[in-house]
Amino acid sequence: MASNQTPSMASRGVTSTVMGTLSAPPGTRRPTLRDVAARAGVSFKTVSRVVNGEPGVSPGVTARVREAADALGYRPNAAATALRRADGRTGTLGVLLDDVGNPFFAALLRGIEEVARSHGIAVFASSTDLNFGCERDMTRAYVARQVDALITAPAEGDFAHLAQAASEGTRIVLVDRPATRLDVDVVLTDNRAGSRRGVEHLITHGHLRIGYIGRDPSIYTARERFAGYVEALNAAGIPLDMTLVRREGATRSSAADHVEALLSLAEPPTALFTGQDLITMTAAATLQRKGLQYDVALVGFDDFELADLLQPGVTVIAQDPHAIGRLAAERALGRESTAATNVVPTRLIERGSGEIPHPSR
Amino acid sequence: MASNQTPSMASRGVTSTVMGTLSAPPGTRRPTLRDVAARAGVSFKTVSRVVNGEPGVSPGVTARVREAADALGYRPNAAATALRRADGRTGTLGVLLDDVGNPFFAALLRGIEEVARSHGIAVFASSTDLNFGCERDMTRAYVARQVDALITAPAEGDFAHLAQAASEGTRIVLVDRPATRLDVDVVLTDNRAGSRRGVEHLITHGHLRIGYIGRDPSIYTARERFAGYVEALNAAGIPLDMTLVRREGATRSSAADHVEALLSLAEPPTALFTGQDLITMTAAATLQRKGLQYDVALVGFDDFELADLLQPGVTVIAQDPHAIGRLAAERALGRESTAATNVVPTRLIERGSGEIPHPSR
DNA sequence: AACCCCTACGACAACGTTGTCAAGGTCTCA
DNA sequence: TGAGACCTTGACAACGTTGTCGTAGGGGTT
Repeated sequence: MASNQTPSMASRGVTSTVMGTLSAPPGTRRPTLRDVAARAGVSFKTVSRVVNGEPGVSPGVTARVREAADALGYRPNAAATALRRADGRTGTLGVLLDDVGNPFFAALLRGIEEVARSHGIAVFASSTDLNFGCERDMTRAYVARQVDALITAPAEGDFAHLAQAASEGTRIVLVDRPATRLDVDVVLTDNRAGSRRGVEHLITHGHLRIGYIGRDPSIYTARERFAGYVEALNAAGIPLDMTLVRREGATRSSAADHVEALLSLAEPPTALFTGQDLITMTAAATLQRKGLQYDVALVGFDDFELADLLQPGVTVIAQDPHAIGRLAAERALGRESTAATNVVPTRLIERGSGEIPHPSR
Repeated sequence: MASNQTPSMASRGVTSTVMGTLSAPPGTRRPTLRDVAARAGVSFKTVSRVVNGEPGVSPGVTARVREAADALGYRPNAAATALRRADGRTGTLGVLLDDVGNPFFAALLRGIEEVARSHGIAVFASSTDLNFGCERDMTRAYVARQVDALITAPAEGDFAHLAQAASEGTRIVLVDRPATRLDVDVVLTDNRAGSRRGVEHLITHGHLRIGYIGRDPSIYTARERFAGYVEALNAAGIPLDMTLVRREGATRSSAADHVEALLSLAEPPTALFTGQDLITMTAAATLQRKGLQYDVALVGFDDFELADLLQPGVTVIAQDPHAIGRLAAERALGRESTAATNVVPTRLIERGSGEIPHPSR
């Protein structure tokens, strides 16, 4: 695995001192087309042709140029290329997500990056922390860097900066949530259908009183997931009981409080549907602490590491952030001329907690 | 454990709804210095001065230029700037990690990105999947893009591409593991000390036979962590018993096998030290499955989400990837002229599994 | 009034590349 | 043998910016 490659570049001065000062550029200018041309004895334009694989260079000259370029370690200057290219493409992609450290967005970024890499595209990544000013500034920074496309999970409300970027020719793809009045590609999880499927799963196991704990309705995905909950109840003819619904907060402590409150009702729910991973984890832990983990059914939206190690395993509606990322990158780098909304399906993963039957059964 | 995966909407697949035509660039060239100059009635050089805050422009002209720039929505072209600048800085940073989707590296990237953002630096991120060819190609791609610095978790063995990049003036910072014969900044977790601390913690609770399950010694961090285990035993005068040591594989199944094998020994260990999060999770689950989670002590290297929700909670030696990222970015963007090795300490987090005493006590 | 200096601005080259066009050579075919 | 076509190569402009230098004009000092 560790390749035994002898660095044959000592002659070129690429040796590294073992300890001491940081290798400051010792006058080692990066070689340019002209340097290669001088060494090969041709004009720099001919080198350009060889490097870009343009036709019309004789085999002999091509070989000589190749050799010179290799010897000097020539790499084209991306800035100059981007500046001069007729189509203005830079071979870069900007990605702007809530938090690249969050598992969901990290997996999404990973998906984007895979596709980009296979296209030879470099990916700028940045987090917004849902701060609108930050989102706008980073969008502009990426536009200034002439990214070929921008993939972003937009904040609610103001999409003017995206509209402007789009009007200046930057291709835009939205992920995780849509934007109103913006005719661009969107890649979304099917939140509503997934949520509905999860609640139907609980109904199938006999539950009629199903508690809902989700995030604030100001969040798009939270609205969709709650809508799926309502749809499932309606379809089964179960009346919506708002005393079973909690839609605020997403911290661990608030979620735990919601679970406690629901279970303390005079007529408590026999099952819970939770609208986000953090809430699901907390709900599972709270049920365990109360010794009810085998009595109250639980299905959560979002899969999470270790969901299968808890006892019982936690049944979830899993999103596929990796697929969302791949799809978004394909749309961003593709040549389609019409904007589309791409919906990525969810997957129900049964692990035990969601298959606990209604107690009367 | 085997999750029952029911595709919830097999019939749906990925649906796309066409919405309309993509906003193609309607001849909207991005405005340049010249456009702003024409509108303000000055030379383009004067606009350049205003935009860059250079002195020597009268207040009246400055105001007129500012107005024109705002009206046109002028953004400087980053490629042209990078091309022309004397210092050759592009305001970009390349990051090359094993997998940006992995929680450890995602947090590390997040730390880098925070610091970079505060400096107005854009971050290229890419995964290598520990593929050397991929690492070398991406390094070259970033060098071609003239990144000001490159932060990377290098593969073992061949560092010629990094040496070359450094010699051409790209600042290099290594994270998570060092490189031999390369005089550059390094930011590392104190693997050895952390591991030693964890094993000492078990020894403090009376354990003498402590099993070790870690990754292959070809991996730097695995070697260091094992060295810490050995150090702790030596310091306590406990002889090293290689029958208690398993150092291969990192998949869930192989880790489970190792736990089973250790516990089946004639004289089984009373405690386990695991050298990686995946192994720790699997060990915890395996102990639970055997009903031994309250009998065999467990300390793992690497914290993981939900370690506190298992019963008992899993005691870990936590790394701080976020801090590693921040420190690496500070070194990469800083002005220090001498290379240094920066060690980030670990933290012991007691949650229960590591505080199970030796049975005879 | 002659001198100088300072301020505010502009003209122009240069960065490293790609696009355009023309020059010179070879080949084909009449 | 000449004309035309093609192939190979080079000269040069241009991309949008920053760095260098020049210059016009105002104000101060002798």
